[in-house]
Amino acid sequence: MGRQPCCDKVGLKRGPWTIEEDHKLMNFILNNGIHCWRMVPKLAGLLRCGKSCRLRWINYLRPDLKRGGFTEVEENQIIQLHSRLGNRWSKIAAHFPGRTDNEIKNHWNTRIKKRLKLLGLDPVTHQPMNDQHKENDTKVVEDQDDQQKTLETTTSAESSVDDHRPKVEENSLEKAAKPADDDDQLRELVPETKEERWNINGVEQVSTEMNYNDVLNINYETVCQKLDFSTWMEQEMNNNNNNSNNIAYSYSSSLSLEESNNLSSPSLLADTYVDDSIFSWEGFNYHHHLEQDLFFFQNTQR
DNA sequence: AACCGGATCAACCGCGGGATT
DNA sequence: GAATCCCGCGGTTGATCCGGT
Repeated sequence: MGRQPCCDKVGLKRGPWTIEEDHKLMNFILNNGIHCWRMVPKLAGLLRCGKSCRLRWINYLRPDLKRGGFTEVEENQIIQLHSRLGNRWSKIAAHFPGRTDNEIKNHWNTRIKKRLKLLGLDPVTHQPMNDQHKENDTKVVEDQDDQQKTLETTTSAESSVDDHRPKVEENSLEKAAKPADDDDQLRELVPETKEERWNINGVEQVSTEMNYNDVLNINYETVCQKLDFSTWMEQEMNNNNNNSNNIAYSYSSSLSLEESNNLSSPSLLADTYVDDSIFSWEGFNYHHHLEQDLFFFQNTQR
């Protein structure tokens, strides 16, 4: 009964990924797609568990990842979504193409939480804290950092103590504790408008909702800016006995041999890569060798 | 220069839910 | 229906970075 046993973890590598491992995983996924994470490490020749590979791909190697810090608009949007969804990071991340749940979660815990506290807002309920509760809630959050416990503290205090805190609307607490069940419900809450306005602590907040194409266009710019082809090519030339033709061909099987022979200099190659006809998000294809090389380069830049 | 503490973030862990046998 | 697996999620950890002393 049941299925085949899961992979045992004996002899599997852990810890930070090497560039070689990244390249192996990326090459495998871009060429074969993902059918079963459990099989990926075996087929890709990696001494990792499938879970680790999945995480690495989703949080780091995925080609459509948006790099860089969060903008204020994004932060405000995260706050807004968190007030409605709670700590459902994957649901929140779904509204930010190119951002991962891990990234958003980290950003929330390290920055936004503090920002809200500075504004006198409870990061859990998103409601203003008076002095007494600011002290209590902060202590609970700092000591336990546990949303459920904080919620219990807050609600029990509310029922047992006649505090001076502004009365919290039943719905908002309920929303924090029991977020919307699915995206459909959320869509009802978040209008499909380009610009959205809401209110935090009496201050109007404005968020501009980007569509997926906008994000891809930004990614295009970012990738172009990040890719320092000349530097990379110089390094590669040193590593490969100064044979640029071989490099151009080996790292871009999507270019014909004739094309790569015409790329006489690193800068010319860079220009050719960035040219719309070759490097375009519109034509992005997981099985396209050029992109897999580009994104490998991109990630090795960090 | 060395040390320290806080901030950041990649990676891991454990769990729950749905799928599979 | 039970047992087991796989995947995805959220919480947590630990390595690294960085600024202050």
